[in-house]
Amino acid sequence: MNIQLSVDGPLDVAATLARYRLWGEDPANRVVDDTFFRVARIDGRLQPYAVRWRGGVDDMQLTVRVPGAHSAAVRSAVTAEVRKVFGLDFDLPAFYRMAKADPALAEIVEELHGLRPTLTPNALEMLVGSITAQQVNLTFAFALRGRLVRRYGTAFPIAEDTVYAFPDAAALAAADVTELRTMQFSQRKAEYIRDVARAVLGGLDLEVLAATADTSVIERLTALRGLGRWTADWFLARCAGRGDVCPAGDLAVRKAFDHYYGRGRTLSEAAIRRRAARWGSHQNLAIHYLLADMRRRRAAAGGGA
DNA sequence: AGCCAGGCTCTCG
DNA sequence: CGAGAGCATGGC
Repeated sequence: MNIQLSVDGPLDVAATLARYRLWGEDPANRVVDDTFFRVARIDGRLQPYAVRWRGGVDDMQLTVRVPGAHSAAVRSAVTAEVRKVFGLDFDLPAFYRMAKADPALAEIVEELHGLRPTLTPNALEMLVGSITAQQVNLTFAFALRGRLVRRYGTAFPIAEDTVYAFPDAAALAAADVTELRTMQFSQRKAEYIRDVARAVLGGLDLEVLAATADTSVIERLTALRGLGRWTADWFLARCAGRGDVCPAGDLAVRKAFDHYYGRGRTLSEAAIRRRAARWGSHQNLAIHYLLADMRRRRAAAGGGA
C-alpha cells in the first residue's frame, strides 16, 4: 500500500529529520539516504513503513510505502504517525507571521525556513527517551537509548540496514535492572524506565493522557518516580504536540533565552515562561527554532556538537 | 584532572 | 516551601 501526503506550508525534510542523527543513531527512526524508516505499532501488531520525499521546501510531497498492508485502519494509523514524525500539523505560515515581529525570531525563521519539530508517535518511547536524556549529554543519551532499543525492540531488515520497533511496555517492564546497568544506565534510570513501563501495563494509558489538559498531564506524569516537570514539558511539546508549552527548566532552553533575550543576564525560569507566553500557541515552534539556531551558530563557529 | 552534560529524588532548615 | 547534596557516566 502507498500513501501520498501533500504538505500544508513549507517543509525542509533534511533539517527536520536531522534530530534523528545529530547526536548518534536512533535505531527506531532510521534515516538512510533519502528514506525514513520506522515501525508502527497498530493494535499490538508491528507494521514497518518507509517514507520518501520529492519536491522543493515549499512544494513537498511525501510518499509512504506500507508493505503488505491493505486495511483502512493501517492507512489511517500510519498516516497519523507520519504526520507527527514530519511535524505536518504545525501551522508554520502563522508562526512566521508572528515571528516577524520578534527581534530574534525574525532573522532565525529566514535561515531555518521549513524546519518543523518531529513529534514522537509513541508516548512510551518519548518518556523513555527523556529519562535517558536526564542530566547527561545527548551523545551519551543516544547511545544509551540505542542499546535499549536493540536489546528489547524488534528488528526489521531494510535495504542493507535494520530498523527496530521501539520495545513495548511488556518488554521494558520485564527488563532486568542489572542488564540495563551493563548498558551503562544508572541504577535510578533503569528503575525509572522499568517502573514507567509497569505503570503502563498496570493501566496507565499514555495516549489518552496525552489528550488531556496540560495541567493534568504534568500532574499525572510527575506523580511517577523519575518524571519531573522537565520531562512533562517535553512530553507535551514533542509527543502531544502542544503549541503553548515552554520547557523553561531545560538547560539548552535557558541558554537560548539568555543568548537571545537575556541582554547579558541570566533569566529565571519564571522569566523565561513569561517571555515565551507572549508567543501563545507558537511557543513550541519558537523554542524549537531558538534551539536549532543555537546549534547552527555553534556549528558555524567551528565548535563540536 | 576536573567540570559539565537539554534532571530527579531526598533531606533538611 | 526552597536550597542543597547525591546520583552515575561519558566527553572534552
